[in-house]
Amino acid sequence: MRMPHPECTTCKSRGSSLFNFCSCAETEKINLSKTCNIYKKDQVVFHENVFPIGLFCINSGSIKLSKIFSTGKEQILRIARAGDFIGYRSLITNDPYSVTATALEDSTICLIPKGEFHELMQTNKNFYEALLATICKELESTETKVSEIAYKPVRGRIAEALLLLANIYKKEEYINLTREDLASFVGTVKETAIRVVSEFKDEKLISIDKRRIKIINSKGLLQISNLYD
Amino acid sequence: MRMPHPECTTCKSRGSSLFNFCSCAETEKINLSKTCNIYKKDQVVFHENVFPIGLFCINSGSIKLSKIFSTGKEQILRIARAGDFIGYRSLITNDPYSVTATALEDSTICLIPKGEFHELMQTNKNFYEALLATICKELESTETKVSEIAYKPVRGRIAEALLLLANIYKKEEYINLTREDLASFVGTVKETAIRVVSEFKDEKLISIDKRRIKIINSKGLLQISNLYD
DNA sequence: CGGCTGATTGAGCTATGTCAAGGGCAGTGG
DNA sequence: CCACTGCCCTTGACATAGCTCAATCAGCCG
Repeated sequence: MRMPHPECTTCKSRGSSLFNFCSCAETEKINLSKTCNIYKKDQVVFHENVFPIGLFCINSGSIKLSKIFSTGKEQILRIARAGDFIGYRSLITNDPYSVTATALEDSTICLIPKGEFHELMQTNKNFYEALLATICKELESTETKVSEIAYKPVRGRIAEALLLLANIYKKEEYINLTREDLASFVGTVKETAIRVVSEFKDEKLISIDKRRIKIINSKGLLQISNLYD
Repeated sequence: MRMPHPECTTCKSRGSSLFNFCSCAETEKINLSKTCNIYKKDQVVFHENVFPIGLFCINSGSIKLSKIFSTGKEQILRIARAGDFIGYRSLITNDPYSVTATALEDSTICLIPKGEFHELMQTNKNFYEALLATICKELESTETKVSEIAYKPVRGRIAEALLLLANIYKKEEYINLTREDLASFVGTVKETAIRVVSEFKDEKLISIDKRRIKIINSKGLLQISNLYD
């Protein structure tokens, strides 16, 4: 990929990222040490079981974090967007990645060297604390995901996922995910996801424009999502 | 409950807990500020949506952490035993508990006041780091749980759960969980869990003594568990 | 105009949930 | 020591959500 040149100091995503806790000097230092790449749609950013070399910070685009099974099936655990860090957990524990990160669309991602990240963790208490809080939140949402996959029927899970995705994709107005990815996100198969999405369209809860989904009646979706809580 | 008197300084569980990273002075300080209670089987240690008042440290016994649905169904996320901390996440994020903690058997649990915990986090770097690492591990295992519930059939999930539980219950030699709890742990219902457990018994993978399960052929179970990875 | 990728739809099939009816064992009280 | 009671565990019959497989369609690109 051709090397793009976003600058940390002027990065639009910085305000919503953990780097918001960094001083100007720190930001400048990170800016100098980082490298930056464009990942094309479907390109893998990092693979499960590989050791990390640094911290990925998403400048633009969107990335899915998923576990892939030998059968070819995939479980998407999280979708990360501009301003999000990915791959920091392995950096903290010195373990290989436990998930695979793949670009959902063309994305620009910066790579901050491992050492720089560790130094920041050691020297900037606010950064450290914000990092800890982020992980706690992630853990909570993952725990919620466990119980929902276990007990909510697909219809409820998709309703909820759409609301969550609408929030992630709020700038675009449309949820731009293939039915297959949507299915992997809620733990079902493509065909079932398609059927439920069609139902929602028939029930005027969502509209569809060129495969992309837009929520019309979020209250209705929320109600469906909460049916089994 | 009558007040028991375990001492942090001589606590057998200390070596395997995060307090292992504390100095003698710190341990002594914690010991003085803590209170301690016996929780009877099925007694709730803390409820979802309630704000924490301190850190629970399990001295003996076992505790299930679960989410409970309005339908009465329950998803067990984790089983904690002697030496484990519970409820620290809410303490870090200042949020109410996101899960309910219930004693699986009569258990002794100490409560370290919130302030003491925060002070430790601020002053003891090793403790802080170990805490972060613990959360990261928990997150990873929860993510694994998501994908398994989504794609592994019940048979595989129970095989895996038994191996994991055998490890948790290694001192006792027997896995002492009701079928209902086992079911909630893997995200299924009692009857299905019972049928699978019976199959495993017939296949000589496990033996059963007074409802308690003992693993005979862990390789076989592992194989079943890995069938769909 | 093909050819490709993703969306749809239909027709079974099956794993797993639900409901209902015992069965056994441990603890309790007489 | 025996009967009683209350958990659990177990089993069977049945219902169904959701998976699989297969065929077709629709938009898009070279």
